[in-house]
Amino acid sequence: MCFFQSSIDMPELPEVETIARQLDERISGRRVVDVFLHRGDILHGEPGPLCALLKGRRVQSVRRRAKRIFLKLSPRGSLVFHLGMSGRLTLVPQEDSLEAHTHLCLDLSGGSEQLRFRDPRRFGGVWFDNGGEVHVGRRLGRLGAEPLELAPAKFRAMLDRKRQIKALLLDQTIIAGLGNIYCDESLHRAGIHPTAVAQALDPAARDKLLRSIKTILKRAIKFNGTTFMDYRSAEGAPGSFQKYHRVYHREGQACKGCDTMIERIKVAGRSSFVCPACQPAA
DNA sequence: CGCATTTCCTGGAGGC
DNA sequence: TGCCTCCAGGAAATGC
Repeated sequence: MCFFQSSIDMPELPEVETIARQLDERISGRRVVDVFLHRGDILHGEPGPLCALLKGRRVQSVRRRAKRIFLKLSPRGSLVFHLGMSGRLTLVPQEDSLEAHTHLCLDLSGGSEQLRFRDPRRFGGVWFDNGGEVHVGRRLGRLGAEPLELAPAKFRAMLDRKRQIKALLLDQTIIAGLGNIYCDESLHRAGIHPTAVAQALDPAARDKLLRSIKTILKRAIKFNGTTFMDYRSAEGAPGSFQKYHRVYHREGQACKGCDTMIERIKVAGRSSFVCPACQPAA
């Protein structure tokens, strides 16, 4: 059993929700006092001198949509963060030493704290929308439905496609927010094999899958997400949902439901963890 | 258009 | 110890 231990806990919906809630609590109402962009190419969208544009604006609220974090600014505009695989968005004392690959820092009023965006692998990024015409920019495309707000009938209709169910659940233009971890956990809970063809699932199986997705996501949010290695909340703390994983990263271990050994297979180009008994292949 | 595959990037881990 | 290679993954880009 040999695992590569790096980057197996990339931020998905529950992790991003945890960060957004903490930041909303802690920085809403505070003003951007200073801006330090250490690496320009992580910034997309509206061009121009970010520092001058951001300084003096107030953070109105912090919200999550899909895996993105939106700092809604006042009087207008938003700063949008995507954490990719290795990204972190943390609020730290200004005097804390700067970690490598920290690309953007915002000094905030009302205390000597700094909001820092760090992303070693740079699969994430930052977008600035100055509040004019909506500027989507590179790598900030159309988003699918929010899984926690999704109605069963709409979800059933979404599955009328020939793709493997896991590939479909990972497609952010269809359903936005799930990544590798919560896909595998949801499919296991629903008793569906990741290679099952979506349109071959009957209505009852589709409904069960949506219920499983919602249950898993809500529970993961409650435990502040999953941390094996990299993920940290805005306060720098790890999540604890990994304790409740039933398949993810448990290759060779016994299924908690039936004692069968969990397998690791490749689906849609991703490592996938499956109980062959609970999730029979089609 | 739909779907599958490739590509980007870095650090950690294993081999020697 | 240290160099070398491989592998992880979100989602855009490319291919069929």
